[in-house]
Amino acid sequence: MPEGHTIHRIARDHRTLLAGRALRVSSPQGRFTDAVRVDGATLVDLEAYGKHLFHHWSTGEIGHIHLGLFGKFRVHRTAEPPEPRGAVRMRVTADDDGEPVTIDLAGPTACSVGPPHDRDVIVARLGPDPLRADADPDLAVHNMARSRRAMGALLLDQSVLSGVGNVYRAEALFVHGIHPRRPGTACSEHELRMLWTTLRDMLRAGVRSNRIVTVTRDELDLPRGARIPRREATYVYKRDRCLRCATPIAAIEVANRTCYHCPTCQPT
DNA sequence: ATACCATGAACAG
DNA sequence: TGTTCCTGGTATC
Repeated sequence: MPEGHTIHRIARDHRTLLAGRALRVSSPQGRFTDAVRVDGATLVDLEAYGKHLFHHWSTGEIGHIHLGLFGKFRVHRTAEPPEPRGAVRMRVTADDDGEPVTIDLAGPTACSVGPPHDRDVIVARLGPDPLRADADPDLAVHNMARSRRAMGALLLDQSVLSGVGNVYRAEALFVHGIHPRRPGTACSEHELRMLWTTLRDMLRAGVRSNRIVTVTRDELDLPRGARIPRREATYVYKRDRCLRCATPIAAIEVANRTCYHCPTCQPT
């Protein structure tokens, strides 16, 4: 289940497998009728922006995929790809003499192909993505600093900054002792700049490990080299008690989503 | 077997 | 602000 780190990791992994190769593109489920428009084309490159994934095709058109809450890719590296499992919206298969690869996409919120302008329209409504080299931190900082909306809402708003989801918002606000309902205007620019850095580092770690782990290993009482269980991997998200002060974690609604925080470490 | 919930976001009004 | 669309894991009967 995807926040921005998942999309950037997918772009990277799929680039290794598919970039520069001619692909067969189909829609076993039938709902992605535009598959025919890029069927047989070469996938020039993949691009991640926030939680959006773009396929740059040799036809000049650009594919757009958004996984939403449920979307998933499945990679098959066998010569004979298996029968599509469930409702496969898009299937791409390498159509050359290289390593066999088939990738299935199921359950996405968005899956389309269009002219570059369509991609530009989507990107234009996204705030800076901490995982991108071209991101402007100042823009994100000012987007937050001038808004009276709650920080918990601002971090989920993809036009403020892009790629952050419900887990990273809770974790980053905890690290900086910011209550999810604190208005953006009540944060200092320095605080917001540090928050950006924390989010960038958390997202980078997420790309590296392909999962969300925000705690550092030495904050846990675990044997060296042991895998961190999901419930132990966060400071406040879905925790019963704060990892740092053992106060019971509070769950409140912010921007229509459950936001976890520590009432002691994040008083205001 | 069924209900509910979730790391998302568009749309209606 | 509420409704709708995706899917799958876990909880509850």
